[in-house]
Amino acid sequence: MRNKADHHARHRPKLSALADRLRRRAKKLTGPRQAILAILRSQPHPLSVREIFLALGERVCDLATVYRSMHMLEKEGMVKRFDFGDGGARFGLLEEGDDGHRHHLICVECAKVVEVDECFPDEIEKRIGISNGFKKVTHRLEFFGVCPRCQ
Amino acid sequence: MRNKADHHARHRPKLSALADRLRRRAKKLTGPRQAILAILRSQPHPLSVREIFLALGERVCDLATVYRSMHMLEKEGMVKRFDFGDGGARFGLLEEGDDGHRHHLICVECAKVVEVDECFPDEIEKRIGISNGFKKVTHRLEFFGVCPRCQ
DNA sequence: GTGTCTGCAAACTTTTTGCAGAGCT
DNA sequence: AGCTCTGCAAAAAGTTTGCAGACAC
Repeated sequence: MRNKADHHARHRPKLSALADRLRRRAKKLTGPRQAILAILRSQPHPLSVREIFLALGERVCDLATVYRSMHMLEKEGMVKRFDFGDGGARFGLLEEGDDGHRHHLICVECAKVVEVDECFPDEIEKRIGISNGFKKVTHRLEFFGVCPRCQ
Repeated sequence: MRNKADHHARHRPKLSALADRLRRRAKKLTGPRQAILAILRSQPHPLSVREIFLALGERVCDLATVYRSMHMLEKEGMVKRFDFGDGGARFGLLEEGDDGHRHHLICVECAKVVEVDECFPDEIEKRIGISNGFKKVTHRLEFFGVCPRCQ
């Protein structure tokens, strides 16, 4: 079972472990996919498709391939999609068994991202669902502010 | 000062009051703007630009005019922009003095929207800001689930 | 009359898709 | 070999912008 300590202890999966996960899913371990995983692994916070594509360098793969890879990785539960409110998805690596539920504090000036451990209280969420008759309720929560450097 | 009772008591501003607000801001009260305000007023939850445009009917104005109007109204503090995570902004009318900070419970099947009164605890938000050195911290919070009809 | 608004058309951004050929196992 | 992946190019969806004419005040 995951708990708060787990959450704190989250660390980068090894590339070889990521490769294994792909192979287990009967997915091919191609150059672009390795490169994308390596880039995601090198960053502590979610990256936009553009950031990933630029980090890949000129001739690693097509932008469409990045999009297709992110879809595949998302479906396989290896990355989680985030929405920071600029119109553009971000993706962060997930460890095995991690549902990726977490939140961020984002600088409105420079887009610097800090991971936040706090979460919306579970009992209140439950109550909101029940009192409106909704099932399977989750939430998306992101914080915005001005980071130290931009003040 | 706004409090929770205020929040509950929120009601639709009159069209004439909205017109006054525009005039006070030295904005012109044009046909498209009146029509857009009337549509926003008729709906209890935020509308997408597409919804507004369709509700306007065929020849009221151009789609570009809707976008420009929403920008203007947002800048003037008359509407608030929401992001429900489908790639498309939503806009809801604001009463005078309302900062528009509120949250929604959205059906992932049919996009039905319910307004939610609960908010993320202020002290925790403050703490998150302080411990990361961020200033002017706010948050965006939306709930997602399956509504009664879609279950 | 004058400065603001609007329609139209074009451009831009992010993302998706069809197809033929290349690559992984 | 066989099925998956990829590049390329085109398209879709949401949004923005330049420009000339229309309109509110």
